[in-house]
Amino acid sequence: MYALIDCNNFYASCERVFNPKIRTTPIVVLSNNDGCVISRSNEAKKLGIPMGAPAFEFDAVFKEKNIQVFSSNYALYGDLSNRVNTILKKYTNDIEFYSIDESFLRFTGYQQYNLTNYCLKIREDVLKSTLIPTCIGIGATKTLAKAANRIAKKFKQLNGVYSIDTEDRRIKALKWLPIEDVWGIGRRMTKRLKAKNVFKAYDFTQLSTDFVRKEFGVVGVRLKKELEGVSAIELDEVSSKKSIATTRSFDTTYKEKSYLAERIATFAATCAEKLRNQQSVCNVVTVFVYTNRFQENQEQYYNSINVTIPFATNSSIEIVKHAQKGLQLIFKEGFAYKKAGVIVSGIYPENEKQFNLFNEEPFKHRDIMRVMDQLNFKFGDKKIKLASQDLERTWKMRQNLLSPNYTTKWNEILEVK
DNA sequence: TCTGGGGTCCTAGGACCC
DNA sequence: TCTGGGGTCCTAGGACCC
Repeated sequence: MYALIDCNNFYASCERVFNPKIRTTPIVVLSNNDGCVISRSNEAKKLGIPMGAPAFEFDAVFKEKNIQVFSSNYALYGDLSNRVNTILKKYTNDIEFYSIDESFLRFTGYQQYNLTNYCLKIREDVLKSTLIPTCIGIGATKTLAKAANRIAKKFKQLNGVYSIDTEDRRIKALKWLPIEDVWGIGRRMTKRLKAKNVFKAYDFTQLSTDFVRKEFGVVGVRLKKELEGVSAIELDEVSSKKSIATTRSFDTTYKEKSYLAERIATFAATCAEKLRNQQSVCNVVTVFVYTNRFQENQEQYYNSINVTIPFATNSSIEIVKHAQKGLQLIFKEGFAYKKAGVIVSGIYPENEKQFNLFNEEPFKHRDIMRVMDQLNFKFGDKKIKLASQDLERTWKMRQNLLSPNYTTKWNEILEVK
């Protein structure tokens, strides 16, 4: 059996952990740049704040309804996520950390356990230890565990845990679950399915496999199997990423190449740092630039480019250099740029690094990168940068409503007190 | 004025091989 | 006039997820 544990309104719940005053009041958390609503407490949901709402359109509502607003604080959320995961590891070794607020657990050889009770215990442990509320769904496949999780979230009397552990419950759940809420069915497929009178998950399982294969490919067939209780999506316990991105919208638009060059350098350096963090190297750097897509009356430009590095590396110096080369090739004068980013791919474990026959020194920058990382760890954010990065400039993001880093900068908090 | 960021997997078609 | 058949690998773009 699989279980999916999902933290309720995760970012909003994190804000509440160290701030008792807002535990029962409506709150929302905004995306980077204080752009959109990305997490809402139940109270805020009830007041009609939609997911993804542009913050500036809802300013008046926030004020009128006394909704407290927070900038996103990923240092805090990441740390609390780790704490939750540490607790989960006590209960099974087979875990997939699926996202910052969700994990799949696999229970193999737990036949003698009552899994519902076991998961109630997990839930209570997480709540007591971290103050983060969760819901847990249990089923024979990951997709059924997802469906069970929805049921656990929806019906209060279940105490946050529901198990689809009989055929009756499976049928009942699928007849209840709207097709658009099935894990793996997005907007596009929903539209096509509704046109074929498929409205519930159950209806989907009644389609013939041949038809599903023809219409929705192997993805559809896999989904059908999963809903029928036959596992087709494995637990993915690998934690190493296959691509790493650092991308940002700017506070305003910029026309100068020099500004973009500095941003790209900084994004690339951050990607390199993330690579070193997971002991990986890469050999492809993708760079992209965007104008403001919401300014429909202005001429738009988007371009991206893949730059192949002739060897695998995680050196900030190399990755920045190649990212800059990419920018030179796609930058066009005369546009007002609003967003840019760097993505690294072609990722391999550092210790399986493929040497290049003609590259002079494969570990050229290893020592200096180690020293940089150590200094930045010791003295805090980005004390040591490359010269292509502006020392004065940080992310230059609107973040007006940021909470303190309660768990990672607690010494600062004590000083403030 | 203001509207996020970071991922995975699949597929079709091109380029190449014998 | 007519010019095969069977593969693999890579990539861009789409669809989906949180």
